Amino acid sequence: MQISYDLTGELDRTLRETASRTDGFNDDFSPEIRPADLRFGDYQANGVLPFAKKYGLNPREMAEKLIEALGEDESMDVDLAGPGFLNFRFTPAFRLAWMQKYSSIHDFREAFQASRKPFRVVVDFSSPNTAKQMHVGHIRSTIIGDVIARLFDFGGNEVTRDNHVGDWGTQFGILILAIKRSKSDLEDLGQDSIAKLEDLYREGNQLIAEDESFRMEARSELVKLQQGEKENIGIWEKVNAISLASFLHVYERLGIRFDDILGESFYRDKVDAVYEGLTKHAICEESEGAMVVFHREHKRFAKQPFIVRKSDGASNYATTDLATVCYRVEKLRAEEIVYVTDGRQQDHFSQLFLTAEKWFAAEGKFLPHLSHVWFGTILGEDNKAIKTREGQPVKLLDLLDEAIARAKVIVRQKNPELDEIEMEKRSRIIGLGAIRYADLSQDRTLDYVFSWDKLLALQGNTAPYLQYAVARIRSIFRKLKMEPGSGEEAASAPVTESENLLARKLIYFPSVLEQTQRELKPHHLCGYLYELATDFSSFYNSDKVLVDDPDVRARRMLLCSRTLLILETGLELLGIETLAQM
RNA sequence: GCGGGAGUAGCUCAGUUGGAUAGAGCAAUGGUUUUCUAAACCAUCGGUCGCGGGUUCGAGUCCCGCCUCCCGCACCA
Repeated sequence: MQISYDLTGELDRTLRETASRTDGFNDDFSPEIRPADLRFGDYQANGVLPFAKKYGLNPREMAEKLIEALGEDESMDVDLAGPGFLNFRFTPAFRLAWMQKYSSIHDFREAFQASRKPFRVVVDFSSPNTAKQMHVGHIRSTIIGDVIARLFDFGGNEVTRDNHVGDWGTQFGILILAIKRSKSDLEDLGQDSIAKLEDLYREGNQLIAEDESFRMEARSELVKLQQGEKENIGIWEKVNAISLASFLHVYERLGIRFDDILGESFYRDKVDAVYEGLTKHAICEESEGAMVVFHREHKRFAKQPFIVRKSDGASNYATTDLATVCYRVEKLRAEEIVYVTDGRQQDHFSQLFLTAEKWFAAEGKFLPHLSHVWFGTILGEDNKAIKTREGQPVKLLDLLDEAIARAKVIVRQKNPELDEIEMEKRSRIIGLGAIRYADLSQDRTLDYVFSWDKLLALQGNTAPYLQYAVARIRSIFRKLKMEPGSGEEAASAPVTESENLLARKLIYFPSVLEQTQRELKPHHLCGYLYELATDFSSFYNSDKVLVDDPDVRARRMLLCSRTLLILETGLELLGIETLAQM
């Protein structure tokens, strides 16, 4: 068989081609290539069984015909097993050839991009509200969104990372009320100004909870702001400046960047076009004083309204989200928009997408592919979502600092002689890696209970385990006084069991990456990297690289440098840094 | 009530869309270091895949009916 980047795809093509010239098969036949259990081989084809069933044929006979038509192939062994499975096992020579062909991150990138057409995509993520500090609840959107943007980028797409900050919502009415009543000076809030703002916001919430007249007052402050009243605009601007500085501090720590930080306020002069458009095409209607969209054809949204203008005349996030779609189409020429938010907003996005579809269709405009990449809630120890208003939420910055501090205890324990700068660097990379990985290694649609132990566990399927594998490989090359990638020219095919297991695992990387990209679920990549690191650790333990025999040494060096390459490529996609020494 | 999600080993979770004898980590027990970093490796123990039906060569995965938990459902985002 031909050496191809993604061998799942290559086997699929090969079998389809073979079937097309084999009696009894037709276009209905789908090979259904899957990675196989180690006992059976590298890949298996399950497709003969359902095909034979459909046409009333004997599956084993059909499978035999297919094997015969495939003919002898030096690159793999093909077996018929069970009721009609085809098992494929690549030869060590073929594994060697694959490793030789794909030897750099450029090779992977190019091969990955060759199979797909690039597009312009906006990733909308993180999106904290101003006047509040970022807390644990923001970590998932921020990290998952960052990784999704990295995946798109790796795929050669034109990515815009947009932080759709909540700087125009109802919270401002409440906050302005509290600021005015307390006569706070926004120029002089002291050291932790963002925390002061948060306190004021909390006070405001208490006020409106206690007294209906305060609620009215807050609402009118918001309307004044939205109408451009000078004093309120001034307050609003200062609040946003303070908030943004505090966000940027967190992003810097996390190593996250944005192309745009266009808050909801950016669209405030664009919401009238939304009202006009929806009204003109009779997509919206008046209900209980508000302007809403019902989707008659939909079971639930026929009765559950999508409110695009509140009864007090103010816009809300439905309005700005619609205006945002327009902007991203017109100015960014987006072909795809991905929203990374909490799963509790599923209804909102379903309604948003339905409304946008109708509106754009009515206008005859191109609508990008819209998708909602949602994730579960982070829960407290009581199994309830961590609240923002009651109780003290864990500040994101504190969380990161504590992760680093905890990592430092272990780094110091392992390397007591290290100087402070190096100690700090390693602790940061290990601590932040652990935080990121804890979130990414679990299926994003699941809720999880927040706990320090979970986030900072350094054993099992964790970032430090992967970083440790990287450090060990680097250590081997350091001892050899050679760079990874060199000294492998004379490498021969894998021989020992653990060499072959490692090589076998390396070859799976492309199909895992493909699945991760297709489902936008980073945990697939995490699981794979963990398995790879595990196979490497077994190999490391049983097969020494620094041996006298030059043949053995060369072939093991090749395995080391490819493992390193894939681990680092994978971790880079996850936004996790690595170390030469741990 | 409608909709979304979850229920798999004592605990935390995978399970590539219907494949072969359901896998990891943690915890527990035992072993491995004059050998490239033991933050490691190897082994043992551990299962009525929530319950009951059904579909078929084959079901943790699909269809039906239940049970439990979390979340959303009119002007917060």
